[in-house]
Amino acid sequence: MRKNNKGITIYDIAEKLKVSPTTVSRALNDHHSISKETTLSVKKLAKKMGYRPNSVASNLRKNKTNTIGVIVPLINRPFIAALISGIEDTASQSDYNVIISQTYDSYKKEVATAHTLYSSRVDGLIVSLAMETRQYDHFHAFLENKIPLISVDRIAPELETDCVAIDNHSAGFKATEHLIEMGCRRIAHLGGAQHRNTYRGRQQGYLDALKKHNLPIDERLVVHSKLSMEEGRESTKYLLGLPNPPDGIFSANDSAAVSAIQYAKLKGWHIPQDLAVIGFNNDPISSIIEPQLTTISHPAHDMGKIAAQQILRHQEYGHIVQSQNTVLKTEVIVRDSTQRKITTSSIHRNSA
Amino acid sequence: MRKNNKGITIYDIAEKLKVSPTTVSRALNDHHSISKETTLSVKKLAKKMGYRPNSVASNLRKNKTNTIGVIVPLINRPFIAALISGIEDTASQSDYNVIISQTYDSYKKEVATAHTLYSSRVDGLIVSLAMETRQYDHFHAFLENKIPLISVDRIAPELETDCVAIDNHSAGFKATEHLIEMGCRRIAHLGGAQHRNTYRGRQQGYLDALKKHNLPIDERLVVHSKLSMEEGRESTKYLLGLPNPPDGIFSANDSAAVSAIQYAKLKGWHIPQDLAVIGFNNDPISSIIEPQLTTISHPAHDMGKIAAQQILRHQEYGHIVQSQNTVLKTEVIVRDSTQRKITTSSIHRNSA
DNA sequence: TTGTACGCGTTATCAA
DNA sequence: TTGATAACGCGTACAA
Repeated sequence: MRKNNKGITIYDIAEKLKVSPTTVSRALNDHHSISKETTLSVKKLAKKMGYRPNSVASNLRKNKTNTIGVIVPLINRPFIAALISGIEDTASQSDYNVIISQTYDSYKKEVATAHTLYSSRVDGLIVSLAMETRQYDHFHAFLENKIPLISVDRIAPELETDCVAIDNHSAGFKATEHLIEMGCRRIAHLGGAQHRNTYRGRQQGYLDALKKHNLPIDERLVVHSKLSMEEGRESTKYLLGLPNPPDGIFSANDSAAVSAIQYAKLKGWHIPQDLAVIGFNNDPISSIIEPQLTTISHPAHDMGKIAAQQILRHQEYGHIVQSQNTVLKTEVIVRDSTQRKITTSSIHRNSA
Repeated sequence: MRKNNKGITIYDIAEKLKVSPTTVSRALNDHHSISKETTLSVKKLAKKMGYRPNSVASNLRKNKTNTIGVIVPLINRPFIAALISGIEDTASQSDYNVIISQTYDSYKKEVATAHTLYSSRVDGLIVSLAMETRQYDHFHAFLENKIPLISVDRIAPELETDCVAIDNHSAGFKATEHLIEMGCRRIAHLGGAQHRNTYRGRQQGYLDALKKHNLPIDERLVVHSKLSMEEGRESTKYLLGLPNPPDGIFSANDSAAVSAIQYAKLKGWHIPQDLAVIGFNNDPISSIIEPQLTTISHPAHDMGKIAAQQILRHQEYGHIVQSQNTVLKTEVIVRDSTQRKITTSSIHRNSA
């Protein structure tokens, strides 16, 4: 019976019940100081009147929003969607909301989004950096005010936060070594921009694996792009057209790897006999392509869960929580695109 | 210089500048009544002091959160991820936040989520219904309080909201008719639960196409499941084991269609000669499988954009806005899995 | 053009 | 066990 019929508040309940709003508030939150009868009657009336708590008011008063902000490059990618799903799982279990936004790899949009989310007073922020981003001032407000900030997957040493990521170097190393074990001696790499940790790590792993096995490093075999399907195809076209083409490709993602297979097959190459291919991420397409793509597992869903848990722990224990970097395990998922019988494939173009 | 160093408020700025908080508030919002000099000096100091507007307070005062709530079954699906991406695009352009939550097709979780989002006072809600959901009381609060509620894709007549969806019947009809045009005479259907409009519509379209072309309806050729890869495989195993197996399959999604192809090939069937297969959704896997899968386009990203736009229009024009149902076009994307003879039909061939 | 005073709905503090 | 009061930070009707 207050001004508008729109929102029933604790005052409305208090009035009808002839108690104070304080009591109503406490009853609704199961505060121990309120008698069972009062609590019960408050809840009963609240339900009857269709009362809906107003989180906005509560958030303001408590200076806490129970909300996690998430900034990612692009939602519509298998890896990112799984990441978000993991975050949402954990968050919703603890009654946290999740606000998402995508940057499309634009620095400008990342800055704007970070500001918006700060204004929204999210209780924590999970970020996977945009490709373009090379400075990190837009996150300072979070750091200064001790709002937990977690970088996932695409991280940066300049941004001093807790991180959840994989060991890209080790993964790239394992991928390359796998090809070597399968008999490849001239291994190409489809890589991404080197200022992002993910692609840089994978490429370094690739190079180090070659070194370890005393294989020559040929710069012509390293191709950088955004690793789209189209670019994967173009890169492969270039590689296979070389006077001395590779006998194996390690691609830093599955899209490019899949299109590499498609192009190579089109041109009559046999996979994996003539060309072994290994991808990265274990996207759904990797197990559909023929031959099925050997790839590196990427625990995106777990990553999301862990990142969210880390934020929740900060909430729970305040800032006693140790800063913490989580490095998740990856593994080579061996499928047909690299499974060549060493005996059959010993027809090498060049012997080192 | 107020109590804590944590939050700088308009009061802090006002104090330093010896103006009233009102003036600061107005200056920051570019209110016309404030002189340019004042506005400038306020903004300058605000920046210098590292002021960050508190949306929570603003939201409470304005009774508006600039937030769209989104409820979907499961984020980590190509179709849903694209939908969310579309919503976020449109929302962020108008400075709206997007809160997402997934139900895992559980009615219970949908109810809880709806309540949470109502408490968060989202300015609008976009829902794709959980599989389990058969009653809709949990959305009443939105309807009663004139909070725009849009159903997308999975909609229900019992829930009287604006809708954005495709014409599932027409799509199912076209898919089936395409198989018939390709010479199939015994067409099976991999369908989903019939109480959800999407799968029901597709199946009805299938049945009506058969009727139109005077093909017999054989109930043994209609298999219901959740259309996972595993179930697609099992269903196909059953179908191909029938004494009189089908020569075409219309699957209500791409996952099941892809696994149908995989299983059939494994058993020595030739696609499309022995068995033509058409899927639904145009997921990435559909253009990777061999032969590439003919499927139905599903404008998920556009759906998201349109749904968000509809909410924004409600915000802008109040409740003058007409209730509105949007039905998006779908088309048959013809690929190799159904190309059993050269067709001169007007259907456009597409391999993207 | 600027300021005063109040309210948004809730919760924390202190007193009873 | 309950209540009165203030406060969270901002926006706005009204007054100056």
